[in-house]
Amino acid sequence: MADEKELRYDPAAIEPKWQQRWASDSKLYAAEPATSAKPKYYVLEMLPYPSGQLHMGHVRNYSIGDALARHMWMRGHNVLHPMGWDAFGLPAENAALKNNTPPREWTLANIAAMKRQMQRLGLGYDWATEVTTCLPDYYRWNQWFFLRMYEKGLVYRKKSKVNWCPQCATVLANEQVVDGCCWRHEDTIVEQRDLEQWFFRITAYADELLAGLDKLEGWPEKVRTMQRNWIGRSEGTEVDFFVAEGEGEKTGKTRIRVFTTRVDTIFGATSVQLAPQHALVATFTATDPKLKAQVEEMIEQQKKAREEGDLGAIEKHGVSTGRFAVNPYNGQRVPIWVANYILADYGTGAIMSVPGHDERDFEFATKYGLPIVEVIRPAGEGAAAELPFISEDGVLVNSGEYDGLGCAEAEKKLQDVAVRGGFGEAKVTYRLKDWGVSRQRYWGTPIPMINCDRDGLVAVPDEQLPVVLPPQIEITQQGGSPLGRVPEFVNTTCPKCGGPARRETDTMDTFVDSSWYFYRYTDAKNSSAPFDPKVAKYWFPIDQYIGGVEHAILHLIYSRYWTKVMRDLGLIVNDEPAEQLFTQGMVIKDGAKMSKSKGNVISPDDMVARYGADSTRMYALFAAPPDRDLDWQEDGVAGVSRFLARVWRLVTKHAAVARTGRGQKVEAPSGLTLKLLRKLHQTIAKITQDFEGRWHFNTCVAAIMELVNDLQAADAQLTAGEVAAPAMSELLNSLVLLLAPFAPFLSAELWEELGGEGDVLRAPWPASDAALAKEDELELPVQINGKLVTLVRVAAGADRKTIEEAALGDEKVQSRIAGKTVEKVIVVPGRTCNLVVK
RNA sequence: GCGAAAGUGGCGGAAUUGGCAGACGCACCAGACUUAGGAUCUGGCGGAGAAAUCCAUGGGGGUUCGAGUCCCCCCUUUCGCACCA
Repeated sequence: MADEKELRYDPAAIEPKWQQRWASDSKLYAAEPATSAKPKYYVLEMLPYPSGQLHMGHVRNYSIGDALARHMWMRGHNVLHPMGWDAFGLPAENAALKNNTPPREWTLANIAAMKRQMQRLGLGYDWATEVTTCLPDYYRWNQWFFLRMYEKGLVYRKKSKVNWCPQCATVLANEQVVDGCCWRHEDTIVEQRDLEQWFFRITAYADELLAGLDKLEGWPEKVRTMQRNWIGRSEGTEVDFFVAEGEGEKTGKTRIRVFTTRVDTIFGATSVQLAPQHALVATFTATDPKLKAQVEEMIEQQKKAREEGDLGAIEKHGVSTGRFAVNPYNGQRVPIWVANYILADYGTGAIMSVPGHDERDFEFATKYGLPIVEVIRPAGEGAAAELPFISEDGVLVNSGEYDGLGCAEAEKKLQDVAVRGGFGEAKVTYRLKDWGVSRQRYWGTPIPMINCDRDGLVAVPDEQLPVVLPPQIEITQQGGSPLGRVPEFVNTTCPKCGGPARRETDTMDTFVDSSWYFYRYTDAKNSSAPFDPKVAKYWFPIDQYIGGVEHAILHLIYSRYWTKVMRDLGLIVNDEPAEQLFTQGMVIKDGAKMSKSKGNVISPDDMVARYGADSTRMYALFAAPPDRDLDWQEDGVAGVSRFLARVWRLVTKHAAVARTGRGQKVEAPSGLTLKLLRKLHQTIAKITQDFEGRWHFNTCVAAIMELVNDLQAADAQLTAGEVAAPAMSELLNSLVLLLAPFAPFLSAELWEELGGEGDVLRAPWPASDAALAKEDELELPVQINGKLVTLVRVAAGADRKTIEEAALGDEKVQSRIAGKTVEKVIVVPGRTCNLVVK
């Protein structure tokens, strides 16, 4: 029998064989029903866009998730490990333009190709729960959610300034604009356009999204910080200044509402600053051509700076309007300016300028010679601080009746006065804006709304869902929604009056699709609801979500929002989608991100063809800790491949002996047997512990290599039969089990070779025997004045006295301390012994 | 500018709590073997030195019997935020 076998590790023979077996076994990777008695474990990797080709980033992401899933299966959990396709989006339309292939066919062909790649990699997904977002059985539920949110007032339509990417020929959400450019086209400046758009009211959940971050302890702090910044909550006060119409008039008809977080400094306001786009500026410029020209130039410069991409570096610049505003607290007249550093779309687009206590205002006032007034002093000292003095821990001065109050107290009082006087209120502002979801594209979920001349906007009734995308349509990139040019789609009848009406022709942002796909996995075939709440309750929250950090804001904030909306719709009971989030590092090549233009792309297919899937996957885990960037080095893959070949030779060579010892207890091991079993149990303990949270899979692989090195070093003795069959069985079987999460094909092959029953995935994860793992003798370092001198052998549990005696008795130590005084001996049992010598 | 993470051999990286710096792998060097293979096996591999030893974890201080690890200052890289009032 052995003679007939290839004498070489040959992944090209082993891997396709197991791939076929796994493909024909629908139960192997399938989740059990929610009635399962096993503890549940939901491990999820972010679903890919079906570009047609897996890249190394995918391979890394899925290798991490698959290792975890396999480990949890072996630990006896009911594991849900699904996969799907984020299948709507612009590339399908671009491909259609280029090759004249319909987006649907192009997408489905890509999915088939990538699914083959995943199966070739041996990724253990439950394909029965596969989700493809571009198919009507999925996107109808996007429409269904849209309607439920519309009913709850969480969806609205509004004409507003929106981000427009000329390359995509569509609107983008704020989250999709990075440094003023499109997230897909990094060199394309996003334009502002006035358009009627649909919005999701994500701001309604701003506070909850923010508060929830504190509880997400299983998420990286980095992601939580990014989301906090994005939500950008700040508490403050809105106050009306009055535009002066005569001397000292406090009752002007026109008000300028400003937002400030420091109303306690309002007696130090020496000007009011308006954004150039502020509505009032237009009324001022209407009668002042010179001012009009100045403001227009300012806007022009802003636009230019934006195009050059250095908006932050632009110098502060302003023009006086010649008008005055009146401080409602003290009647003081202050000049009204227009300034380029005031943001039109934050707060009220107008501020009070307090140069004494704000860095930016100070810079501006210094440049234009505006007065700088001190109104806050450091608490307790009584001495004036150097201006600008930025602190909320101070006392008011030069603030009339409020002098002497602390900042916090003053803020409250001043707010009360504003409310009672009818010129202001406490206000919380956010940087987070509502989520603009309309896209002027074809390949997305049609928005289920109808426009009727008589009834206005009418929702598509549930029983008419899904509103299906017309299959064949001419794709162009010129203005307007492609669906608008398909009369049989557009023209419909009003559900209310039955008269002629027109469908909404925009489609939804694809981030809608990915906001809830992981719920669909739990009940992917449901045709009467997005999913069964009972089943979702069993599986949620996701135990471990794994993906790239690039979605820290986009996908991960939308998903959290959607979860809260679904909870309030009564579909789920969890507040957050995922308990644990892991963001893996990027795969790079020669220090740079892989990209076609740099020509440094490594194809997973090439790696699999040359070294096999096991080697490719294991290298992805071995080359760096999963959270760090990984520089792909092909020589390293070859190294892992050589290691797996060693494992293959070792196990096949001794398999016959191991089979005869299967299931027999190892009695009182000693000598080599004890040494090897000890190493084995240390390795089991290390890897088991890492799976419980540390996730240093690179060192897990290294630990298995060490174990194999030890076994191989003993090969001659093993061949001579020095280790009895029961111990050989334990050693080799455990080795294969430890390897199973990382190299599934080889493990399956060797498990069978060793006579294991069923699939290795159903075998229990080995337990570490702590007593066996413990060393009985240690080599302790002996230091003199902190420098290593020698090592002494002592029993594992040796006490301080024994260690001290052993150290002092050592020859090398003796010669070093001869003629000197040992002043102190520090013994850390099990660690070290340090002699302080003078 | 603000915030976070990181900086260890020729390279990727180890070193859970302060206790033998460089595990494991790559590359390289020497040797063995051979059905010459993308082999395999053995040994070596931070620097200086013949050696004993000494010097080494971005740089400089400090705490400690003892620091890659803790504290302070500085430098570099990456990421995030960047007029958010």
